[in-house]
Amino acid sequence: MTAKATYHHGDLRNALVETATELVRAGGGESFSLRDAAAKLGVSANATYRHFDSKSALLTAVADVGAEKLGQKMRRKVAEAERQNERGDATTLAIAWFKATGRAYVAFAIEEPEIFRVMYGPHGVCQYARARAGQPPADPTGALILGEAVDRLVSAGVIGPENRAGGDVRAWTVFHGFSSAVVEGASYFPTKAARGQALEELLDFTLRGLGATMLTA
Amino acid sequence: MTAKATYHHGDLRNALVETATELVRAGGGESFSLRDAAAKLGVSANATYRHFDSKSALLTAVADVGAEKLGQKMRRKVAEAERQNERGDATTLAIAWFKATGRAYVAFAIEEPEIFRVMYGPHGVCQYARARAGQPPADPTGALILGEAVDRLVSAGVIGPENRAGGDVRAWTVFHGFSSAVVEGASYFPTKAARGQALEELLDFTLRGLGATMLTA
DNA sequence: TGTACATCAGTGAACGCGCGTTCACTGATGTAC
DNA sequence: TGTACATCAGTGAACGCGCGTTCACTGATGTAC
Repeated sequence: MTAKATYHHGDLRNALVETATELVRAGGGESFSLRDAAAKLGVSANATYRHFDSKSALLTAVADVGAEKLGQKMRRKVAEAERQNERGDATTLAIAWFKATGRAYVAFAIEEPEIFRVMYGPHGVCQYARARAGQPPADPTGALILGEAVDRLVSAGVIGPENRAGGDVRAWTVFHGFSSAVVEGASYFPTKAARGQALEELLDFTLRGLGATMLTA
Repeated sequence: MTAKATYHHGDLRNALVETATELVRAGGGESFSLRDAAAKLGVSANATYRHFDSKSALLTAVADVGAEKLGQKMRRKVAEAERQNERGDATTLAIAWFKATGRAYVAFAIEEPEIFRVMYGPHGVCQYARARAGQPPADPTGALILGEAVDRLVSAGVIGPENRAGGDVRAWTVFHGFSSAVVEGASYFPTKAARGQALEELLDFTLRGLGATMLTA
């Protein structure tokens, strides 16, 4: 249907990743099956092996795409925050930047809980996280942008340079903890507004923890 | 073998929970099977249904025991901290209390990663977290003791009373985030010492976030 | 431009497994008289 | 104390399913001459 329709099916590889993503989104990574994905595309189950070594490899691809989307979302939200604070001083802008990364991370987890789970999934279902164990936490792009956000806090004078080291990892820990709690159902908020307020308070808490004396943005 | 050996097997219910815990510990909740547990006890697979409605119910029991152990560990570590700071002033003691809860939580996750996963596990494997969604985060006892720890920070003057509300939940978010990252392999530390230091810095970060000006303990 | 050939994305059926769960049952235990 | 009966924790075999993966294959596409 789309542009590149060569061969028998066309772009089966990408179609598989897309369909797998949908299936995971709908039913979770636990119950996802290769056969379902193939059937949904009207293709024999076997055809998947032309593009992926195993079910696990396909799920890894799903996780990879998820990580990329998370990174994109963070970058988009940061750009948005920058636009909204065009006239602000460096302090305001740095804080807005930082908070935008946190809001984006949590928003992604809430919008895509099952994908989020696969991204940091238990072994056996997805070794994605493990394969990347030697790398900085979260997705590479996300980690980079968080590091940049903390850099900005320093250069704007919101936090002292002595608090820079490890600051991004600590902030990530907070964002990830909140996201996990919401996704796992371990944290409960009666309304979306309550959850949103908890997040805002958590962002202030995080800034304070990083050594900031100003919190407004 | 133990005291209460009545009926055919004796205490099959508890034996099942124990064995299931071992199997989960060894292989994870994903690959755990009823049949394995039964076989390991030399009992027919069917016999489990005399004590549990389903595999899921057994896993829930495993998660419950895990939550209890986590609570115990936190209480034990806090008592230990109290003993070690007998001569300290209220401030020192309150901070020691608080940090002990965090260290205990993380230590449990590191010692029992698979049990920890089942406790906050994905749907389908264990609905434990979901069943308790209406309750405070983490296990009830753990949540209570964390609340108490924050209360002490307030009454010792380490943090202002205006920072009490939600403080325990935010602290839990940090502890849980760190634990999850380690368990999931999303956070990587080359040595145990490095991880320990990261945790200590994270505890100071958390106290600062809660509004504390003193951090030593 | 047409033909012969190599490539490779797909098919369809089957393998083989382990699983949770159900069935009809058995035999040990506890209890009433 | 002994016997008849109810209870219920266990057995063993089977059901039925869905799964990942493998096999030998087919037929469409791309390429060399």
